[in-house]
This record gives sequence, C-alpha cells and structure tokens, in this order.
Amino acid sequence: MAGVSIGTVDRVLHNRGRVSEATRIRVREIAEKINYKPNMIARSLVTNRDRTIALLIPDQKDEFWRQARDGVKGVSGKWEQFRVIIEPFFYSADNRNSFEKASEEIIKRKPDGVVMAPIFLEEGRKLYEQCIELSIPVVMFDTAIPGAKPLAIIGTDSFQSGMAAAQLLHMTARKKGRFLVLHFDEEVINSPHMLDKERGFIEYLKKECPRRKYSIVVLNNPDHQYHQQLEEIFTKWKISGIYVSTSRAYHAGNWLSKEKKNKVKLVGYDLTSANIKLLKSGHIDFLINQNPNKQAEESINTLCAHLVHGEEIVPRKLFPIEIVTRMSIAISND
Amino acid sequence: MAGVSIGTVDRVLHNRGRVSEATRIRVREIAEKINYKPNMIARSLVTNRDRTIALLIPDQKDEFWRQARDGVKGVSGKWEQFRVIIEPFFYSADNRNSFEKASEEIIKRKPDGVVMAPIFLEEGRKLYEQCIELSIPVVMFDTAIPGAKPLAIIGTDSFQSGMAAAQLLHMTARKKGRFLVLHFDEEVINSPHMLDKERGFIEYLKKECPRRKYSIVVLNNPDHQYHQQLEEIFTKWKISGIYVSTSRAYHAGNWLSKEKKNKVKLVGYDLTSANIKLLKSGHIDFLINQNPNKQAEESINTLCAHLVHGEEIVPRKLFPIEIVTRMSIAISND
DNA sequence: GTGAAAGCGCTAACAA
DNA sequence: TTGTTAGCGCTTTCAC
Repeated sequence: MAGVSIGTVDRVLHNRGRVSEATRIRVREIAEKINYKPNMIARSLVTNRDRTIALLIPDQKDEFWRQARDGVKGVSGKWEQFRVIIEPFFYSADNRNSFEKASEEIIKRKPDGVVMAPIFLEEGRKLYEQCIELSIPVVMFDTAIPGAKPLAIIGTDSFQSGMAAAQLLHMTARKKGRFLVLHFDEEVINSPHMLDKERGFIEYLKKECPRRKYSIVVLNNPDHQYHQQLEEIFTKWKISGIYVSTSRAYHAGNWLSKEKKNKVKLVGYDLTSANIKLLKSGHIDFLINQNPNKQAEESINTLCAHLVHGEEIVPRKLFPIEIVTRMSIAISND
Repeated sequence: MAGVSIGTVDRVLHNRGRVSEATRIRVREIAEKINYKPNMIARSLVTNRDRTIALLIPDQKDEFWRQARDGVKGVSGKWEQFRVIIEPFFYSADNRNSFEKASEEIIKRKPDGVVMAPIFLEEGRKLYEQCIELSIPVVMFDTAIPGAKPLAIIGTDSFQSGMAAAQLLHMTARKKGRFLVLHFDEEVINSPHMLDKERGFIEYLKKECPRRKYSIVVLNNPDHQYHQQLEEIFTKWKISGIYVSTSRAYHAGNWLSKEKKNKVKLVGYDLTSANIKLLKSGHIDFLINQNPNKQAEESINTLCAHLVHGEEIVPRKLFPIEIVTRMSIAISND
C-alpha cells in the first residue's frame, strides 16, 4: 500500500535499520489507518526456539509449596506445546543459603524468564537485580520484594486478610473472652506476610472492638508438642477465639478437639490436609485460602503469555481473600 | 525418518487419506519414539482465518450480567490478536422470546463457537442442539442445561452455596429467632439456581440445627417497595437471620438499616454496588460472590484456547464458593 | 535506504 | 497409496 517492500515496512514498524523519513511517515500513517496489528502467531513461528523459564520456590516439605508446585505442573503441559520448558529450582524455606545457591544456578542457566517466590527478601533482591541486569523478565508471587518492579507481582493482601480474620472471630466468638494470636516456633517468624497479617488483625480489633482483649503468644517445643503450653494458656485466660496466621492452625485445632472446647472459634490459613480435616470436623471454623496453586499458575501463565504471545502484563494482581468454611469447601478435593 | 514424505506423515497423524498399513505403523512408532508434538503455532498460522464466536447473555439491565459482559471485554483484546472476534447477542432475562430471537440470529450468523448463559432451559436446549447439529462447539456458563454435554460448563454449585449461607447465619445469628428465606417478585422465581440454593439452605438447617425455625416468603409489590411487608413479617415473628438467594439482598439490607435492626444477620449474593454499599456499612453480613466476570472470562478463554490452540478442555469447572465480608472485600473496587 | 528471498512447521491441493 | 509444492505472516540475511 505504501509502495515499498515488506522488508521496509518491517524496518519502520520495529524502528530498526535505516529508513528515509518520508517512507517512515507514509508507512506509519497507513499502519494507523488500516489499524494494523501484527500477527503474533506468525511472529512466534519465526522466532521458534525452545525457551526455558526457571521456577524458584521452597521445596516440597511444606504442603503449601507442594500445592504451588502442583499449580505449575497443571499448566506446564499447555506451555510445552509452545516450546516453553519450566525448570524447577528448590530451596529450603528455613535456609537462606539454599536460596542463594539456587539463585546462582539459575543465573548460570541463563533462562528466558524467572518465576520466584522470594521469601528471603535480601537474597531475593539480589537475584532480581541480576535478572534485571541480564534483562531476564521476572514474575514474583506470594511475596514481593519492596521497591522491585518485576514484570508482575501475584499475591494476596496479608494485612487485609488479618482484618478479615479478626472480623470473622468477632462475629462468631463469644462476646466475652480473650483472643489469642498464636505462633509456632517451627515457622519462619517475622516473615513479612506474618507481620502484615498480625498488624491487620490488631488493627481491626482496635477499631471495631477496642474492648476485646488479645494476646500474642509464641509456642515453642522441640517436638512440636504444644499441648501443655496451650493448657497453661487456657487456665490462665478465658479464651474465646484463636487466630493462627499460618498454615499451622491444625495444632490448635487438634488440641481444641481433644479437649472438647467446641465453643472456641479458630481461624487459620491454607487448605492443607490437616487443616481441611479439622475444618470438616468443625474444630477449625474458617480457613483463609491463599491459593498457592492458582498464584503459581497465574505467575507461569503471565510470564509465558508475555514471552510467547507478547501479551501485555498487568503488573500487580491481588487474589481476593478467600474465606472457606466447612460448608463452602469443595466436596471433592481436587 | 520413516523414509516417507511429509505429506504421508500428515495423513497418518490425522487419519486422513489412504495410507498403507505398513507405513502407517512405521510412522506412528517413530512419532511415539521421538515423542512428536505438533507445533500448534504453525498449525494455527496455516489455518489462519477470522473466527467469530457468539456470546449469548442477558442484557445489561442487571448488574450481574453487566459484570459478565465486563469479564468478556477484559479478555476479548487478547483473543483479537489471534483473529477471534466476539460478537455479543443479548436477550431479556424476563422474556423467553427474546432468547429465541437471539438464538435464531446466532444460527444465521454461523459462528465458529458459542458461549451462552442459558437461563431459559428449554430454549437453551434448542439452541444447544442446533449448534451440535452444525458442529459448533458450545460453552455454557452460569446455568447448565440438564443432560447437555457441551464443550465445557462453567459455574458455581448453588446447592452448596445455600448450605454455606445457612452455616454462616447459624454461626453468627442469635440462637433464638427464626430464619427468613426471602424472594422478591421482580425475580425469575423458580430458576434452577434459586431452587438449588434454597434446597441447600434448608438441607443444612435440617441437618445441623433442626430446631431452628424458618419461613420462605415471597414479597411482591408493583413498585418494588417491600418495607411494609417486611414490617408485618417482623411483627409477626422474631427474626434473627435473613437469606436472600439472589442479588436483591439490598432490599432487605436497606430496610434493616432504616429500622436499625443491627442484630439481624443477612446473607445475600453478588457484589453489586447496592449490595457492596450495605456490606460495607454492616447491614449485609455476607455476600456470596458468583463471580460472573470470571465465569464469563473463563468461558471465553476456554472456547478460544480450544479453537485457536487446539487446547484440551476440562469439561466442567466449578468455581469455589466465594464468601465475602466487609473486611475481605477488595478495598479498591475494580 | 531499499528490495528480494529463504524459511519457521504445518495444511491442503494437486500430481503421479 | 504416496510425493510435491504453495503459502499462512512474519523475521532475518544478503544483495544492490
């Protein structure tokens, strides 16, 4: 239409090579007029090479991360047909070194993209910056590195989920009685998520029911036997609600079940098998689902769609707070 | 590798044309051995034509369907670059004829696929069967036609959401007092969803708190002013919880708000603006989100991925029951 | 500065 | 029953 060859049009559209100003303008105008949209299929056909994307998440000791892994597996087949291979790298959630070691391997591998759950902020930042340097696109999920601007961040709003948890306890627990915020020594205490959740929880109580007493307690026992400590707490205080800001609510739930303390309301996180069992038996009242599988799925899809189809990216996707009860949980566990 | 031409390989792989048994087996074996996977990108490049998919949903009078429409709009751009054009057809949710008329137009249009929310079962079945005849793939969302086997069904479990609603009222409402199942005359009474929800609600009450009294009431007023009837009900009975199985919970919420009946718990459906307002002000306690936008999005994505990428389909996708509270709702409404 | 041509992996039409 | 070839829309390379 512009009276020039297809090669010249290509040069104009991609601002590459030398083109005279006159033809450049002419081609641009025509492209505008006919609303030219490049055919992404043809484009990906010609740049048809195998791509690798590195997945960096904690290892599978924890059911939460197993679910994330499953989410990735679920979509990896779909991207295989576009010649994207997802290479998993695992680190230990209680060992910063293992994260760094995995990071080094990833950099050595020079992947075409990285999806990571950087629960260690400083180490995560280091990897992120290396990727930026090598202009490898990065998608973060679960945890975001403050200040970093990756291609996309996928996650949940921890602060808000803490507020929601407090509201649920407030609505269902006995009016009298203290709320307990429980932590267990086996967890990464002070992770950003945990702190945000706790802050949200307390914020709600302060605003909506300032007269409600609460205590933050860290239980510790080398063998993860917290029964005795719970007993002490319950003799000391009259407890009407418990908030566990991690996936360890089952510890509290098991004890409540054993002690037949059916009136105490319990809110926890994550649809792990231990939690689900107690949810169904009525000893956990609410679980907040952080949807690790969907987060991971979305992360992979986002990165791959960008790489393969050149799709534009929504830089920040927050999953809604998913409140799950005994009756709302899917009957068939998939 | 098999010593035959690319054309023969193509014939074997697609079971078309005549191929000798010997070569057929040889090609199959080699394909198996090298784990041959067709390149979907190349395939879609060669069959590169514009495709139309018809979208059939109720018109935009109702906010629920406006949200569904928005979900479609959100992903239509992404499929445009694959040359898929989504053509919307609307019908009136209170007029079966309008559904039939739209159906006729769709069939005339001969689209490459149909996405529909067939709230009228018989008329929906008719369209479905015509599509089957013309081998046009169909995806249904929101409502499924009993017995029909479309490419995919996207929806929520109404029965279960009714149970969940009952549980939420049971957990939060005063122990004494009657539960009210409210319907409004402006709705399509007896829609399958509505009946399932109600059945689920009652099932829960029977099982979990058989002593709880409940009444099913249909309010009717030509001007949608239900205040007087609500007043009568509340003087007749001591009500502690209300269940509205549709998006009309705001009618009840507004009245509760006006009458300062803050102790009465209210569960409704759908994040419409009127409902959200009352949720935030505390007069609706729980909303069950049926996610019309995501349902529609998923429906379009499923059909398009099948058409364009030849992707395999999960024939039935149930969205989880999404319980929303004042604190769990996204702070910024998008 | 610009044009011509090869080729990405596949399908479809035609030839043998 | 099998082989050959054009061409889908684009990028890239080489030649002028």
